[in-house]
Amino acid sequence: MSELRRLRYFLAVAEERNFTRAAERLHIAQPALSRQVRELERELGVELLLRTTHKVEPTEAGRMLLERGPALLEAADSLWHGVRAFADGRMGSVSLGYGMSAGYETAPQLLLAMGEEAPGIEVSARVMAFADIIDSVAAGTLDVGLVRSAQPEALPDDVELTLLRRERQGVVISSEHPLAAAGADSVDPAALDGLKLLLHPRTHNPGHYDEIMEICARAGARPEVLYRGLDFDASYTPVASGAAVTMVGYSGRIGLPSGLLWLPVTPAAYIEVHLVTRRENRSPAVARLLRVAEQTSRQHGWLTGALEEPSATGVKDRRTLGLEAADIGAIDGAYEV
Amino acid sequence: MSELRRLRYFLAVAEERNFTRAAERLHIAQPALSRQVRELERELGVELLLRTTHKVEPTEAGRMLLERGPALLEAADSLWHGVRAFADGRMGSVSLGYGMSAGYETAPQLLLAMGEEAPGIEVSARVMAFADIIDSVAAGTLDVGLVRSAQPEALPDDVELTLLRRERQGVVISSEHPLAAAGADSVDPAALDGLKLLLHPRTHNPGHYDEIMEICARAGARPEVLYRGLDFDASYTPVASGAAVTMVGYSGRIGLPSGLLWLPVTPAAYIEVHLVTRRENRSPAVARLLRVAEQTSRQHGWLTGALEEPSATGVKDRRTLGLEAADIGAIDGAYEV
DNA sequence: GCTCGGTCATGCCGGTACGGCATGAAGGTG
DNA sequence: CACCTTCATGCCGTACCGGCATGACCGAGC
Repeated sequence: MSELRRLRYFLAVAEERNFTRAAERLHIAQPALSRQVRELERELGVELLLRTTHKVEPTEAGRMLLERGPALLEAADSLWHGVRAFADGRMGSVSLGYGMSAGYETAPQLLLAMGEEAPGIEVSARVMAFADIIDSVAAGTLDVGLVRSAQPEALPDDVELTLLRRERQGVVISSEHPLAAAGADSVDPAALDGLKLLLHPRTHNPGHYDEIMEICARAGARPEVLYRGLDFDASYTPVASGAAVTMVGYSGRIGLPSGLLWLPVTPAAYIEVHLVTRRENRSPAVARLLRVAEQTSRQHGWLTGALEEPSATGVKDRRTLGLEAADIGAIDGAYEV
Repeated sequence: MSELRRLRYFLAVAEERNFTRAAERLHIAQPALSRQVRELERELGVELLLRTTHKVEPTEAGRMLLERGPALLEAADSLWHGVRAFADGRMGSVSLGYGMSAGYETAPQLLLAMGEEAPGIEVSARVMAFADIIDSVAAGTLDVGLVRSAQPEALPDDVELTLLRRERQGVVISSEHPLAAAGADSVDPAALDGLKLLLHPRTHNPGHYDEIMEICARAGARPEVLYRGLDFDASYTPVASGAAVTMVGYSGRIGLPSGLLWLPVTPAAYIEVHLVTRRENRSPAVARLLRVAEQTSRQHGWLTGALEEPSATGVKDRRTLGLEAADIGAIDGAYEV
């Protein structure tokens, strides 16, 4: 079985019923075309065209080729375009692992954006522990990770960080808690001194643990650390009872059990959220996801942090949040769910 | 869009997951294969294979190509084979024109054989007048003609004759006719002297007319010629009434109206039946039909004429004939329908 | 009837692509 | 650490392909 070029040549001649015009259409000289068609006939062992000096018409075999040939060329074209779709990241699949902390806003927003911008890419997302994310990305079994407080110096050489979001931190407290009294719309970390602070064990994500503690230390506060499991809702029980407080990023205000408030810490403190990828795994689909993530970050102002400041008026605005970007952009201050 | 060779190469590597083995399978050297696959990737702009020195595995784009590629190759193969089928005459179409005289046995037998031997060839057969057959073949609007008593010297240069059958002539008479009396199993043409002989007008097929008259003349008979139309059955009326006799070939015994007999003339006289083709129109399908015709002729002894002699025993065997070759082969002598 | 224009085929030449051989680089194995 | 396996690269000869010039053929028009 031969190649497709000669089939294309033959089809041009058979359609035009004229070698000279077909040659022009193909942008080659007529003699070359003449020989290629002749060569095709030789290798097939069939006469495809009956030529006189003034007429060209296909034989029966030629008519069959003329009928079925275009479909073959289209099939080839379609295959080629399909493959190219992978090349430029229109198609593909990416696995994404993220911590619970990103599960309420950052990851969903990213997935929504991928659905809009790159519907051909299948993103299989799942919640994973911080250490698992890093290890899986390093091992190549996970394409992209989404983590907070990643410490570049603590990572394998071949994984790469892309800053996605700088997220203002806040405390989560019961609305009955003294810190929430008098309609306060922020909390000074100094006020956490001596309070019970609910955190994941340091081993889970040492960098994050240290950053939280540093925020307190900067204000001179030494909270008593209480360890929580990886189960978000159940872990809030001590907070809901007023026995403890916890500290999460701005996006953590979403999905809080009712009766809990998120109040930003003042002076403002930020935690960074990164995408983690492996340097070698620069598949088009992964690259596409990084581009979409960058765009999403810009659209939502995730790096400026402007939207996370208390409003200039200082009005206390308590309401329930959906995930709509417009809502989120308009909100600041304290939130009750 | 590129050619198929590289796709085949890629598929071999992707299936073997090993360049060296794939190269062996393709009967080329490994470096050549390595470069071709790389070239394919370059022209598609996609990485198709992830290579390490000890492992080769397809990327996502590669997997797509691996899934859909074989179907494309098969489609190409199928197309190629289809075209080849025309080349060797397994496929095609042939138009066949024949005179009424061939319509009872010769043409049907040939069509049956074509159905058996070359089922892929569509034979569009129709009854035509002698002159039309010759003209159409010469003009190229008819592929093959089937005629009796063709005179080579009266034909255009570019038409060709192939002898298909030598057919013993006989007279058709009413079973009440004096010539059929006393259980005669043949007729001496001399006995036709003075009788009314039903023939097509000489202009219809001059050669045939002359041959029939020559048979009579050789025996010293000068029958009175009565002209018949081209409609077979209606033309037999004068014969059925006993007013006239006619002369047809051995195969003409089939399909006689009841009450009519076919008796061979003695001494035996033969008319030749030819296939008519145009020299230029040597399409594989036509060639195939000629081969099948030659084989059919041999199987039925159409050229030896042995089966058309009265049997050695001289037994008069009157019966109705079907078209089964076995029956026909076993029959001789006189026939009544 | 002859020339003329159009069309396809052939001869020749140059460039490119392809395949083979030799060799290098990388990574797993004993 | 040496060795083997495997893929990549360099170099070279050949074959294919396309371009140009030209020839052969045929129909049209004068």
